[in-house]
Amino acid sequence: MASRTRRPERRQEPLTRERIISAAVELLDTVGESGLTFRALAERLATGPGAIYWHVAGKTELLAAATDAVVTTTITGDDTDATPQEAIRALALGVFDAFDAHPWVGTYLARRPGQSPMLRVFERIGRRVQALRVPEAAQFTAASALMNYILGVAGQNAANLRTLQPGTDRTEFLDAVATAWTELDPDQYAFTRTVAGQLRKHDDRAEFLAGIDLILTGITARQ
Amino acid sequence: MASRTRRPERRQEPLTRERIISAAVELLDTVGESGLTFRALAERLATGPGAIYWHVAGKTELLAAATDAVVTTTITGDDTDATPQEAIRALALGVFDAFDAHPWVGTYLARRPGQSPMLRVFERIGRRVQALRVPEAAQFTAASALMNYILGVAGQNAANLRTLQPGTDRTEFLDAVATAWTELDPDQYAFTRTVAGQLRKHDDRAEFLAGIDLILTGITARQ
DNA sequence: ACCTGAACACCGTTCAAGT
DNA sequence: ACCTGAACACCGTTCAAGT
Repeated sequence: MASRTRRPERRQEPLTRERIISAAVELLDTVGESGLTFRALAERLATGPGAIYWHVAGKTELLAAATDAVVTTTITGDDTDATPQEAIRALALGVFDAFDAHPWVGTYLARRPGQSPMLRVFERIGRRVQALRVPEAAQFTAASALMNYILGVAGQNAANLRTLQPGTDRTEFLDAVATAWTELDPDQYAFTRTVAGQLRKHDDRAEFLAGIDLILTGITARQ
Repeated sequence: MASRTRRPERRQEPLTRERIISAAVELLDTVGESGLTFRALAERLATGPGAIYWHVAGKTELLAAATDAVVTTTITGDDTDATPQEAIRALALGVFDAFDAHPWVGTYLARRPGQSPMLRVFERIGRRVQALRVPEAAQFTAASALMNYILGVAGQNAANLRTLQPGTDRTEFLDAVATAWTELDPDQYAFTRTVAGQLRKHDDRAEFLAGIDLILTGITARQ
């Protein structure tokens, strides 16, 4: 039957900072960065846009909180049995996959340097670098290079994904690019043409890991 | 004396795509990403916002064109006398410094994967990788790792810079962060505390290069 | 203490009208 | 062909007024 009261049904649960942030993450994941507006968020939370401002200072803080929320759930758990190399690879893949699932995270994480989520990643990498018996004077550089690579490249990859149409077939797309590379000017793009074939069986995740391994080799080869 | 005509003085030179783009780059450099609006751009070009749309499809295309313009001027010139390692380092530093001067470039470059500006960087790196006598099957991965590192980490660095207040003293800032690191929980942040001291004499540019060298070592150590 | 929603000062973009 | 600028449909944010 029809509702018994005149007033439209409104929110039952109280509006909390937590609920706002998780709704923001959902909006970012489903409708993207341009879809996260205070009006859309308010509608989803069955309230007015002004109410959100009582719990969150503004859009910048909202995005920072959403980013922290995602990173925090990513960085939990640490396999202490693994070799340092394996542990670093696992951590790197964790970040990579998190950026894959939430392509907006990279953008905003970069705007919070030295903040707690990045610091936790840094600490974890650093411990593994120590376990690799890297001399103390070289530890900072080694850990920095790894973290910068991880955040930077995973962020690049996420940005690439965002530009692709959601429906595009991966293989088809790579084939098209590879073909385009083959048709480049042989003088200007000699190298690119040579490796065009390798692009067809290209795997972003594997390529990402291969880069990690190159840095790890570089770190250990120094000793 | 006063002007002889009634109509206010307007633009003399014709409005061209080129003038629009270079004005956009100027606005981005001086007032930042939020300062680039069609209204501000129109005022600077002494016209109305609608006029810009006759030459440029929209804001997305405008940003892409501005990005390409900056990258194109960065990538010119190539020292053929240098060793492969030196050439790659020089190229990397060129990108790093360009991102430093135009901190917005990284953001938008990442949104144009496989497009001409990035392809030119890739080609240059690839040629040096070949010069390093990397086996053909490993060339794609080596060049990708280097390019991803360069774009990713330089982009991270630029994003970091953007978050800093323009007036902040570099040394003071690093000192403050280092001190904060020293006060972290010893259990949770054992490694970070250990390297806090090294942060004081930290140099982003040098650290960036050190990462390049680690990858280069990794690439050549494989052979 | 917490919420509401109209109102303000902006945006990007369009388009009829001008030259 | 190219430009003008008012108008449209949005934003983030504020704030007087409510409970």
